[in-house]
Amino acid sequence: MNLDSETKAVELPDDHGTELRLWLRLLTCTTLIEGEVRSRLRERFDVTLPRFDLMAQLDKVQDGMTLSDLSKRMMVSNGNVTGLVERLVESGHLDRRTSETDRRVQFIRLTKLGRAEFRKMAGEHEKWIADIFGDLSPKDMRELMRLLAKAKGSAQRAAKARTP
Amino acid sequence: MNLDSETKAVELPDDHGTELRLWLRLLTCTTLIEGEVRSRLRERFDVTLPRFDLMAQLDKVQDGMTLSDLSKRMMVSNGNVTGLVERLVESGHLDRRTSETDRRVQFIRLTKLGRAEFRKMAGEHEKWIADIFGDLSPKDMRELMRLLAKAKGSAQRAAKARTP
DNA sequence: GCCAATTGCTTGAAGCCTAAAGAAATTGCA
DNA sequence: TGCAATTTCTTTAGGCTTCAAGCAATTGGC
Repeated sequence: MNLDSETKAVELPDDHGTELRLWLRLLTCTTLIEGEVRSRLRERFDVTLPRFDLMAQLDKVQDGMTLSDLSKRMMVSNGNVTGLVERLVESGHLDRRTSETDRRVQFIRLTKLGRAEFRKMAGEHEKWIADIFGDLSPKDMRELMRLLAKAKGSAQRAAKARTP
Repeated sequence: MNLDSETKAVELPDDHGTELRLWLRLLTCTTLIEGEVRSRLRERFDVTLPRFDLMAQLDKVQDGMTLSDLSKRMMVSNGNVTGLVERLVESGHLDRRTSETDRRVQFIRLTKLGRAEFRKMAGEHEKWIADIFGDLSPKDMRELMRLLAKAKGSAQRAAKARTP
C-alpha cells in the first residue's frame, strides 16, 4: 500500500481545518474573558465595557482627543463614539470643547470626576486581568504575545490585500 | 548599590502590566479578525456574523436543537437567540417544530435552503480564515492553540471562583 | 477669490445584545 | 394529588453597533 496516496485520500485538497479551529478557539477565549470583565464592571461599578474602554483611551492623554481619534483607537465607527460620548458627558464623566481653529472638531476630556472614577476602576480591572491569566507562566505570556503579534500582522496583511 | 532593592523600587508592589498588555493584544487581534470576517460576510453574502454563527451550530446536527442549546453553545443570552431565530425563520433559512413531549421546547433546524446557503458560505469562510492566518507556520498554530487552551482554562477557573 | 473635494461629526434605520420580569409547561416532593 | 420550584422561552427597556446619508467647516487647486 502506498502511504502517500493514503494520506492524500484522507486530507482533502484544501484542508483548512487547523486555521478554523484556531480561529474558533481564539474567539471563544476572547468572548469568555470579555464576558467576565463585562460582568465584573457591571456588578462592581455599574459601568459598561465600551464606556470603560473609552475612558481608558482618554486617561492616557492629558489634554483630550477628538472623536475621530477615539473611533480609530477603539476600532469602532464614528457614530458609535458620538453616542457613547454623549452619554458620558451626560453623566458628568466627560467634557467637550470645540476647537478654536476648526469648528468641526471637538476635544473630549475626562472631567475630574471621570478621571478619579476611572482610576479607581482601572486599579481593580488590572487585578481581575492578572487573576484571569493567573495560570500562565511568564514564558507562556511572552510566547502568547509573540504569536498574537504575528497573527495580527497576518490578519492586517490579509485585510489590506482585500481593500487596497 | 543593592541591585535587588533597585529592582524592587522599579517594579511596583503589584505590577500586572504584562497580563494587561496580553489581554489588550488578544482583544485587538480578535476584533481585527472578527471585523474582517464580518465585512466579507456582508459584502459577499449579505449576512451578519451572528446569523452565520447560528447556522454553523445547526449545521453540525441533523435533527435540530433547542433554543437553550443554541444560547449555551453560542454563549449569548436566551432572548438574543429568540430574536435571531425569528429573523432566520422569516427569511426561510430555519424551521421551528414544537416538541411533542414538552410543549415549552422548540426544535430549530436548517431548512433545505438554509443548509445549502450555509454550506456555500462556509466553504468561502474557511478559505478566508486560512488566508487570514496564512503567515503562521503549522508549529505557530499548534503552539497558539495550546496557549489559548491554557488561557481559556485559566479564565474559566477565575470565573468559577467568582460565581461558585 | 471660487468652488469641488475632503474631513469631522451627527442622525436615522436596522440589527445585535443583555438583564430582568413574566408566561407557560413540566417536575418533584410531601 | 397538590402545588412549589424549576425550566423553556418571550418580552421589554435600555444600550451598543454598523452603514449610509447628510450637514457644516476646511482645504487645496485653479
